[in-house]
Amino acid sequence: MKGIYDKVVDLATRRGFFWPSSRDIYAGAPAGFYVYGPLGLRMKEKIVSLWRRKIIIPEGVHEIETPNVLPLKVFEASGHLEHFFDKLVECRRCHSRFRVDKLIEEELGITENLEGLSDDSLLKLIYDNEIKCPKCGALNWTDIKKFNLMFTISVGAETDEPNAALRPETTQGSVVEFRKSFMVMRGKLPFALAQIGRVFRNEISPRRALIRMREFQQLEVHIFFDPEDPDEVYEDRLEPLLDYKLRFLRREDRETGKIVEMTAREGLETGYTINKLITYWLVIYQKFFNEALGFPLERLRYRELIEGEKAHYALAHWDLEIYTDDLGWVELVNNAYRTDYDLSGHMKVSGNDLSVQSNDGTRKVLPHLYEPSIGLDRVIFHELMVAYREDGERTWLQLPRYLAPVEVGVFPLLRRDGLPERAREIYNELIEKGFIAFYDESGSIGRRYRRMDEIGTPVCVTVDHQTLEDNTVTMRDRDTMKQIRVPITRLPEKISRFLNSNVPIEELID
RNA sequence: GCGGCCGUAGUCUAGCCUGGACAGGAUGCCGGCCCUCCAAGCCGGAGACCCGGGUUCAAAUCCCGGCGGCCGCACCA
Repeated sequence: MKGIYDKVVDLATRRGFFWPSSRDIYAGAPAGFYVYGPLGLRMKEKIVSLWRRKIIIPEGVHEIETPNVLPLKVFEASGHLEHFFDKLVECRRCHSRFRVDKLIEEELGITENLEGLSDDSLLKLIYDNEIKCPKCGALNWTDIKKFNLMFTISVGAETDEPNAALRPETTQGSVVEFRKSFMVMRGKLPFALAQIGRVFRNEISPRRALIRMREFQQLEVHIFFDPEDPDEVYEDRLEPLLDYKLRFLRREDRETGKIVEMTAREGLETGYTINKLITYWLVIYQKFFNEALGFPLERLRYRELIEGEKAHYALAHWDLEIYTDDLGWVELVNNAYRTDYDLSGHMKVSGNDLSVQSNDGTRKVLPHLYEPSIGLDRVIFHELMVAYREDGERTWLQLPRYLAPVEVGVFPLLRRDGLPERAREIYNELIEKGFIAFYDESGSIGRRYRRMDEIGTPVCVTVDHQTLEDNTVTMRDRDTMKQIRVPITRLPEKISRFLNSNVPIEELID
């Protein structure tokens, strides 16, 4: 018996949501790169536009777009270079891996900087001091291997040495452009930027379809705020949400896996969620994933990261995770309080002052950064996982109606008696009204319904003989297979109401 | 990147051990027939041995290497 995961991957490939890049033609294409087919791309666009409509615009966030390629200097400042080029050795006996500098520092108790040393001197240090594998006690190390998790490139004709890299996160673009954006938009703190962008990580082992890729897409918001006054603006916005229950896996519940429900108020009062700004964003992201993207609350949690798991820049860090039986808990959103780590790094490396004026004009402020970062591809994959249904008879995707890549199927019941012509007219009308419609007259009517079910099309309109007599058509619901009959003139209005709500189809009857 | 298992049409699979003729089937897909509402039936069609090298008169089959997939470890900034 195959799991849902395999079925979703099959369905996605078969019906054109996504598939691995280049494989059909060039064997041996590297893993971790995916093509979005027409259906997947449309879903992606719908999710992006939902995020814009529900988060970016109402929250007054300024969306910008920065290049994928940035100079290495940027990543020196951000700390990525240091953390991306870890030097590791592996124990030949038990295959455990260790960072060379950590190993030496811990075993010899020295704290001096080992960064300047060559690989040979580091190895010599290990063998001279007979540093054994902390796990199995063997003294049999591999050569030092470098982990280069960024894609570095050489920009310009005369350069051989890498001088730039594909960005591993969109954040640095926003940080580097923060001050400029703040100025041109006549900003006040807190000041929020957003980016939709592709990012690149040379993962050691890309796996699980869209879950771990080497090129993927992030939807990030970067909120720069005055650490001495983070709450002013958020006081009012948070007020009506204070009783909203956030779901946390706290660090102390890690062992038991117990999820604690904590109202926004409790989070604030106990200091767990730090300040109003962060609390507010935790609330609206949980709400967005639950209410807009349609993930059930019981499948969602904020997992508090502990030391060692947290990114090098983060003071506090929660992953918004989703649960499926096949994949367990998977991170969808990385919510990090990065303090002024990034801005001060860029100040140091570039020598430029990146601080701005406080709102009352009395202080210079180096803002802190809070960043919720959505892994878009994982969201799409989980929409499919959570929506997948089968009952032995039928396979269908119970997607939120407004996220379905095809919104309405239009069919003639039979391919004669003028039914196809009438159906095409209706199809054209719906297209003109802005619906994503799909016309199909091949095979039997049942087969066409099933095909639409399989890609999650919420409603199908069928033209039959009665249509020719009284200008009514049937509307058929994907989830219940129930049908109602409506006048063609009312069709756009009915479909629109159906797509943008959860009402049962029967309620559309006048 | 390490270890284990694995790689035949979109998907599932027969053949591989024991080398031999156009690689067989199911489903899906495309065209047609039939058809008054949920993958019916009939006719026709396109579609595959992961890649490279080796052994051999002959390789889907045996050997080596690479790539990819799953699981575990590590990694996930």
